[in-house]
Amino acid sequence: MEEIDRAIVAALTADGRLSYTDLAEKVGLSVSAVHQRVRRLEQRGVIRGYAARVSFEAVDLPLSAFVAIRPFDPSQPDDAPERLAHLPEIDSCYSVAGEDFYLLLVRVASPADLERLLQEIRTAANVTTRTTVVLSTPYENRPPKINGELSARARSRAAGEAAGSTAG
Amino acid sequence: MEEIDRAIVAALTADGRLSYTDLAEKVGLSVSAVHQRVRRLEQRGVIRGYAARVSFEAVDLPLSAFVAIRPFDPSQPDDAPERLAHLPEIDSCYSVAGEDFYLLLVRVASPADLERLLQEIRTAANVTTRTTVVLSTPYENRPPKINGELSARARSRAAGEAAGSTAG
DNA sequence: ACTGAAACTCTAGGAGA
DNA sequence: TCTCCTAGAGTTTCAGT
Repeated sequence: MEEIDRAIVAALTADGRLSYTDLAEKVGLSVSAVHQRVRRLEQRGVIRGYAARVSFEAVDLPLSAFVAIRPFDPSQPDDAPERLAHLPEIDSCYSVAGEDFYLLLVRVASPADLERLLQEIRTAANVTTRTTVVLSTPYENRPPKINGELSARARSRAAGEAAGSTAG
Repeated sequence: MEEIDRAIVAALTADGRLSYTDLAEKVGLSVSAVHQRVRRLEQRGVIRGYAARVSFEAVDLPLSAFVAIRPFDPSQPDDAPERLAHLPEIDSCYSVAGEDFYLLLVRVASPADLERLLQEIRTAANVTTRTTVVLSTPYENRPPKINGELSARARSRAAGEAAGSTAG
């Protein structure tokens, strides 16, 4: 992936609804060429999708928290992410190094809902929880700075993340 | 905000590039009506923008980490978020309850870059850091479940988050 | 606040270099 | 892989209810 693809991805992370026309102007190519490149970036899994960013306050989920989890019994098979995937309050699930096994980011409407959620998490995944409440969010999900020649290493990683049947 | 607006927001968090035509079909209104509602949701700050989701591996930022920070001198004015905002490696900044002051989510290309970033964070904000490396990400930034009557409380919260001059 | 219609812009894909 | 081109879809606005 070179300069123009990076510019396209950068522009789309900042504004996911940019038209191909605007994008083409930005990167100095024809509309069709940009369109083709975006399709390939999507197919290769570099672009994984598009989403509206919402105010969690506005959709009545004003309480966020980080929930670190650890199995009750560390010898049991560890499938917490799958066991928890059905809970829509869980925004993100990270497998982490350190004392905890996973770190979850959750969004709820109230402390009472957080309490209920924690109980569900503990029983569904057979884990203990340690919760850190978010008081405010100065910024979140900022667009990444996209730079650096994209190595063959990074390209194969990208391909690996996409469907296995994409042409090089 | 009532049912139709919630359906619109839910649809757009799942697919930020949905056309007004598709959206209209989904919620059972005319294209114009949906268009109008989306504009109002954007103006009120319920929808804060749109973004492409990228594979961080593919854009050569394969290493994510959580960095908990705490001031060296807790009596100093606490303006860490502003002091750190210029660092593009910082994806998100959360003010948290508990022993730490802030929790940062960062994305870098390599352990060496993480080391450099931590030094920058420490000197820029005069803080100590405690870092938890992310080993893998089973899921991230899932669309929230949007439900519940949106109360007057939630509406004023949404308005407060948007520009102050929006009509009710 | 929604519908319907008209003018315009964008998208999507084929042909050719 | 790019540019040019064209048909069809989608967007945007306005008048009307």
